[in-house]
Amino acid sequence: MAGQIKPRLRILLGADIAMGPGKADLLDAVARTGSISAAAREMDMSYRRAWLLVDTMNRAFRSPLVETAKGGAGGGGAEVTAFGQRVLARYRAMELKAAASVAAEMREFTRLLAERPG
Amino acid sequence: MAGQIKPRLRILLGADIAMGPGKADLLDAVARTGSISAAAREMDMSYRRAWLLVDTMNRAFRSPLVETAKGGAGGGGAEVTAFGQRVLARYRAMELKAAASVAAEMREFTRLLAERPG
DNA sequence: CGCCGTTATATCTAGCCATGCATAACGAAA
DNA sequence: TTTCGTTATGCATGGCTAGATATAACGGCG
Repeated sequence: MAGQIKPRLRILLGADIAMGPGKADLLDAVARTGSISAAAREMDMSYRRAWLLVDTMNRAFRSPLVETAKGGAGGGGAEVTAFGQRVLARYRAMELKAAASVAAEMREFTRLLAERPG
Repeated sequence: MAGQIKPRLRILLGADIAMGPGKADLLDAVARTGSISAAAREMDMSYRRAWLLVDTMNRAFRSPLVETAKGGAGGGGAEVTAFGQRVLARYRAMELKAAASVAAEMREFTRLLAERPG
């Protein structure tokens, strides 16, 4: 199956990777769930890791992508800022554009891979 | 300095990454030096690591990208096969094409990053 | 025939990173 | 005021990976 072979394209920004596929997915999950911990559970990663990723993003950009609140109803939560939404949207657009631009070559390339990964 | 911030684009093929920026560079070094160990030295990595990477590539593709010889003059050596050269050339082309397609957005993006990485 | 540098591979060790655990602060709601 | 789930952060253990080390085979060449 060539289905399992997933040619992936990663756009990495900044020295310690301000944005990448993983962080983009996390941002999505935070936006959807409204909290870092829920996003972490959903993505099956430790809260610590999720928080660290969010922190890296917040510090890497000019302005925070995620704003958090302690206490209150539900114990608090997190939301993706308008700026964060713009960043995410732009990143997704870049991903699509880049992927589309090399789609043909990508298919060609997978043809050169061995049948069985093992 | 925005110079240090290097937005990089990685094209990853296959489950355990049949080809990526690092492997492409290694392939280049092997072609240039004529041996895995010399390439490893040049890239400042352990011979083991270099050999492992080459082995992964060779097994991931339909046909080996690198052919090796034991013993003989100079103790042996390694050379990038014609197939390997084609794969490398295609990969580089893809890199360039993808990078060019999002160059404008990439610049735009770096403008959103914080001045200081720390 | 010994020398040499390389390929190829096994094994051991050290260091690092992630995970998990613990804890404190927080604030709305019951 | 107690409860609750979350943010935020420190700490320690463990697992995994990278590197170092060792060794054998190889074969042209002096």
